[in-house]
Amino acid sequence: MTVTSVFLRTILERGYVHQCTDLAGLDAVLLRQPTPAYIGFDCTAGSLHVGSLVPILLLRHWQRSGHKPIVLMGGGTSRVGDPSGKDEARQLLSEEQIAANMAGIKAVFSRFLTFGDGPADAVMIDNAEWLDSLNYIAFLREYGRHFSVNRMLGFDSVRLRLEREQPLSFLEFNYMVLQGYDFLELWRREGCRVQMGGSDQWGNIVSGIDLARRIEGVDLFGLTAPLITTAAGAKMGKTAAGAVWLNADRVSPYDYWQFWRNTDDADVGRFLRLFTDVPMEDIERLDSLSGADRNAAKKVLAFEATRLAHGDTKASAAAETARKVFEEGSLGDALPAFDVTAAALMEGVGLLDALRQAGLVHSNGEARRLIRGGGARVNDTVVVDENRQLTPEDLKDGIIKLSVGRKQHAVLRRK
RNA sequence: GGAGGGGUGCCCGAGGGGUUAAAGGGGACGGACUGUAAAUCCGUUGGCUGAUGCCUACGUUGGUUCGAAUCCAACCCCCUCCA
Repeated sequence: MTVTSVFLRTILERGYVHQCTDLAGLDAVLLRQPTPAYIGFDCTAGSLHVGSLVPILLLRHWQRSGHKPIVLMGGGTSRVGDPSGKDEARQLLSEEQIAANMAGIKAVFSRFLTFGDGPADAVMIDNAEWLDSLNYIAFLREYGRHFSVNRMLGFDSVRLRLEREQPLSFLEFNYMVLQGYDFLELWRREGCRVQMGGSDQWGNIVSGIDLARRIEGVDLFGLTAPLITTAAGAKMGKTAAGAVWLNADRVSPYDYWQFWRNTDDADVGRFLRLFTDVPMEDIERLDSLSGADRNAAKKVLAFEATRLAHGDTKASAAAETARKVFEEGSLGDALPAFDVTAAALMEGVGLLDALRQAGLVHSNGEARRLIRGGGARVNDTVVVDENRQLTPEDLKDGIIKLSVGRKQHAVLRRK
């Protein structure tokens, strides 16, 4: 079907849409007036990672199309735990933990959205505001009667657990009810008409729409984005080092750039559409490159994606460091670095220790194995001696380059 | 509450007194090949250690034994059926 609104046109052609409850209806609403939409975010971790990027960018497109984004922090629902897409219940989080996580997550959003009081300015709301004070019996009588257990059992989040004979506690079973109530509450408070989310949120979203129709007689809309996997079939955003976080203190802009630079050939076009603002015509051209030329497209992807998360300056620095390291075989400013005193260097610094300090390996054992396997280098020369000591003689312009494999490099500086 | 089954390394999963730091697979990392890609092949995959070795590890806590992931007891958690 054809849509007219800027928002829907954009996200459809960029591949953000998995399902929508009523595309034509939503299109009509968006054409008529600025509209609020919300996406909920768990407070189960202290930051957000690449896996949350699609929802974040959905809100960003929403705002850029002239509508109001609502970031709903799950301060209340995180105390219950969403069973969607999980085989096991999460560990229950303490209140302090949730508060700390929320603070970390908030910081991320300011890079992607503009907050304020205007009609299209983003706002952040915590659902603990209304969930914490709910009265159990009153809530059950007023809202619980509108939820059909028969129906809830059919939703994937519940059904899959049961089919796989995985445990599902009553606590988790309630998650859907609470999220449904959130939507109703946001409609009442903010006039919020739309909830978006990942495809695993479909059941939760529909619950809210049903509830609002029964209680308020209003038509709300739901829209989900596909779960993004890599061409290799893996979930996006996991690397050896762990999740690819969006804040610079957890994953440096350089590493973030590298993450995107190492995208599978088959994913480049799709990721450019989803994770950058590059115009569609340019993406088509970039996506048509084949063979080694595809690297050019990956550099654009890396730069543009890094720019969104960390800004122009950091993205440029990352790109420049990568160029020096990989194309010139030299060094760049954005490489991780650590200092060693001149005195310590005179005595000799064990390579095992140095690799560990540089964060290139986690233990001496790992460093040993690496050296045995021929994967460690000092100043680009493969090291075979596990007990190699670094001395002032290894210095080149006051630094020593340490490498693990082809891609991981760090710099030891004499202080 | 009753009966039965189960909890193993990052994940899945074998093992049922010593030869088990624990088969196999996945993932991850390293090497070769490349384009910082994919596919393929090879290697590695608990910690400390130059090597012998030591320590930690099979839900938890005790026990039996020269010796336990393996046997026993209690406890915790999960699944199935019954009430």
